[in-house]
Amino acid sequence: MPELPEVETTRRGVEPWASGATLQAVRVHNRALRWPVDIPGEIIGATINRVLRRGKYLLFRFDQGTLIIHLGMSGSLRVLTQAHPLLKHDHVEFVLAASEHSALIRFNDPRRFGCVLFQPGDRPELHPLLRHLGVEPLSNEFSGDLLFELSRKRKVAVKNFIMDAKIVVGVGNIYASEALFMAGIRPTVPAGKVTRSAFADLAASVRQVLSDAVRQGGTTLRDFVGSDGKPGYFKQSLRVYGREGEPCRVCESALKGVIIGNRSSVYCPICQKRSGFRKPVVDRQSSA
DNA sequence: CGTATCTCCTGCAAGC
DNA sequence: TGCTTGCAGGAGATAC
Repeated sequence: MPELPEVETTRRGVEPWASGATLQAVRVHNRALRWPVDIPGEIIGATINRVLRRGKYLLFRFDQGTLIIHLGMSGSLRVLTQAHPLLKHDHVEFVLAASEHSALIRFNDPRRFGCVLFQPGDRPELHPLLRHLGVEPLSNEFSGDLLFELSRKRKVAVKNFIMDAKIVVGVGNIYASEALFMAGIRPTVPAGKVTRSAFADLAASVRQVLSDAVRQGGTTLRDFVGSDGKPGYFKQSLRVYGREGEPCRVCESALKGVIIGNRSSVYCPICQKRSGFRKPVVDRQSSA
């Protein structure tokens, strides 16, 4: 499930091939993604200046505008340098040409929750999908204090709160569950009840779990592959996600499953009791 | 504005 | 074996 680490892994894989290359051609095999694929003719033959990421969105910058790609929950971009049969859910192909190397980028998305859209001009952040996004969790703007200020009087569960892209981007079910475990916070606690010090630990845990996952190429549960077609290796590091009923890796009690905001969640009933001051479960200095 | 619920889609696993 | 059912989930849409 592409969350920030998987999207960043994809960006890093694609960027060396795409940056500075010209977009020779685009082949759309299925326009019916979450929204109809929108690729204007004006970028055919144009140069890709950079490949950036904003939250879970990949941004291909051209002089003419920005191609905005979201991987949904089952999407992937693969870089191919030699002939390879078209797979069932390969919906869009980007033919790239550069002086040193040429490549084909294929967008595959079985569940078709992803999108390929275009924002003209040089302000991609003004696109309706991007303009209300919150801070980047790996930036300096992200902090426990920010979470604390934005959450006062909020009744939503703290887990939903940190998965809200208007607050902070890139944190989905997997990493929200993991970060809450590391910080020792009960995911069901109303966000407005979480103390400043607990949020400080949560922000640090979010940062830690995301950067660890990026380092390991993301988490592959079923669908996700990096641009080289290889899975990510963070699954083996998961402490709670997908481990309902299994023993907690810290205290060995059975992990508990609960539905929060229509999403399955797993937490340790012993280690995660906290909304206020208490020692975090995982020492972030020595984890990783 | 905040909150909860519904929705899109396909593949896989579980149950019968 | 082969069916049906339920679940996975990012995030916009919708209702209140």
